[in-house]
Amino acid sequence: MIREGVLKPGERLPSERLLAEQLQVGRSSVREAIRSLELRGLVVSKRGSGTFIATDDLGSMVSLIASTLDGGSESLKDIFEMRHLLEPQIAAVAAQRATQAEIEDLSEILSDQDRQISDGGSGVDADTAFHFALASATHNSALVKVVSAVEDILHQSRDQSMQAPGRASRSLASHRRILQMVRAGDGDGARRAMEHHLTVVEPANIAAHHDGAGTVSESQETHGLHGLRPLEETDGG
Amino acid sequence: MIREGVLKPGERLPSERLLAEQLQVGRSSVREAIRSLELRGLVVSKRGSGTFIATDDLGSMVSLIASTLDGGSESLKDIFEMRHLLEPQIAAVAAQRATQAEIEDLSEILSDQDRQISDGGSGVDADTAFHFALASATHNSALVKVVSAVEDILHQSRDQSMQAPGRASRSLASHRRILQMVRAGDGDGARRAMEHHLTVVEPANIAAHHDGAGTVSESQETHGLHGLRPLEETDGG
DNA sequence: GTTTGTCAAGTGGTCAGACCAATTTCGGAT
DNA sequence: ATCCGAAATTGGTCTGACCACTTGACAAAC
Repeated sequence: MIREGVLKPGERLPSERLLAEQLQVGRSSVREAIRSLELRGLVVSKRGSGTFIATDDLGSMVSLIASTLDGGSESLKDIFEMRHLLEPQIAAVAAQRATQAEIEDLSEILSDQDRQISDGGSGVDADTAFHFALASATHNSALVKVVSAVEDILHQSRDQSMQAPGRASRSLASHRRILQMVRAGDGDGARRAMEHHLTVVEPANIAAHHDGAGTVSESQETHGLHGLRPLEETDGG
Repeated sequence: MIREGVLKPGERLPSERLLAEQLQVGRSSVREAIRSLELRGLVVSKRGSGTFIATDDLGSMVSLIASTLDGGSESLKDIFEMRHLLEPQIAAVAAQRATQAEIEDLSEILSDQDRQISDGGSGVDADTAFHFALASATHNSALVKVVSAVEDILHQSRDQSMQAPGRASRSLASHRRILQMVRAGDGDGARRAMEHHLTVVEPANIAAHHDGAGTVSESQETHGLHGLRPLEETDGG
C-alpha cells in the first residue's frame, strides 16, 4: 500500500489529512494504516509534528517480536531452548566480526556487571546488555532483533533466579571467558564458552525438558505486554 | 489492560461500542487498541460477528515476526545467515524429538516435492513446508514461529532462484538425507545434513557476500556489510 | 543585530455521530 | 420442524469537530 514510495529514514510523511485526500479515503483508514506501520516499528508519529520514517528504532521491533514470541509462561522453556541453540552460534559469529569498538563495549559492560554485583545487585541489566551487545557484534540485524526479543522475555525471570548466591559472579566469570574468545577472534572457542555459560550458569531457572507437562508456574504472568491502551513513546528523535 | 480478565480462546469480546462506553473513551480509541491487539495476533475481528480471542493462529504471529524481521532487501542476507545458524540446530533437535507421525508427515512432504518437481515445478512450496514441518517436530513453539517467519520471508526469493536446473532435485535429495537422519534419531547427522543442504543447495540465491555472484541487482547490495567476513565455519560440533 | 515573547497554522490524538456491509437473531409463514 | 426475511448487532469506514502539542513566523524588547 504505502510501501510503494521508497522513503528515506527520518523523512516526514504527508499529513494524515492530506494523505486521506490523496488516496480518496477517510482519515480513519489512513490512521489505521499508519498505526499498523507504527506498530511494526516502521514509522513513528509525533503529535504536533508529523509522522516520520523510523530511523532504526530497534526497540519497538524487539518488543513486537517479544510479545509475539511470548505465548505465556508455558513457552518460557521454549524460549530458553531457542536461546541455547542460537546464542552459541552468535558468539561464534561475533568473535569473527566484532570490531575493536564493540569489544571495548563488551568490556565496558562487564565492568558494569562487576560493579553491580559488588553493590549487591544481581547484575541482570548488565547481563542482558552483554548478550545484546554480543548479538550486535554479529552485524546481523535479524539476529539482533531475535536475540533482543529473547533476552527481553527472559529478563524478568532471570531477575529472580539470579538471587542464588554465587550465580551472579559465575555469570560474570563466564561472560569474561566469552569476551576473551571474542577478543581472540576464536569463533569456536566463543561458541563453547557461550554454551558453557548457558549450560552451567543460566539454565537452572527452568531446567525442565520436553518430557513432562507443566513444571511452570502460571502465576508468572509478568510479561510487559501493553494492553488495550496504546503506549505513548517519548521518542526524542 | 484486557489482560486482567483472563479470557479463554475463542471467547467474544464486548462490542466496540459497549467497550467504548464502559471505558469512557471514544470508539476510535477502542478500535485502535483492538487493532493493535489484532496486529499482534492476539485477537481476530469479524465484521458483523464480533471480536474474538485468537485461538492459536500461528499464521498471524508468523507474518508479524516476518514483517518485523524483513527490513527490506538489505537484510535478506541477514535472514539467510540466521537460518544457517538456526536450522541445523533445529534439525538436530527435531531428530531427537520427532514422533512417528511427524516423520511420516515429513516423508509425505518429500513425496509432494518429488511430484511437484516431476510436474516441472520448482517445488518451493513443498520445500518451505519441509522446513516448517521440521521445526514443528522440535515441539518448540518459539522455534516454529521464528523459522516460519524466516521461511516466509525467503519463500519469494527462493521461488526465483529455484529455477536453476538441477537445484530442485538436489534440494530434494538433501531433504531426503535430512529426513533419513531424523528417522534414525541422529541429531548430529541431521545437523550436518541440514548444514550441507543450506551450504550447497540453498545459499547460492543470494550468495553475493563479497565475491560478487551477480544474481542480485547492484543497487540493493550496497548497504550491507562493508568488510565483514562471511561465516565459513564447518562447525566441529 | 540578536534575543525573546506571542500567536497562528499545522499535526497527530481523540471524540461523536452517521452510514455501510456482513452476520447473527428471531419471529412468522409454510 | 423447516425455511425465509426483516430487524438488530457488529466491525469498517467516513465525516467533521475539538484538543494538545509542535513549529515557525512575526513583532517587541534588548
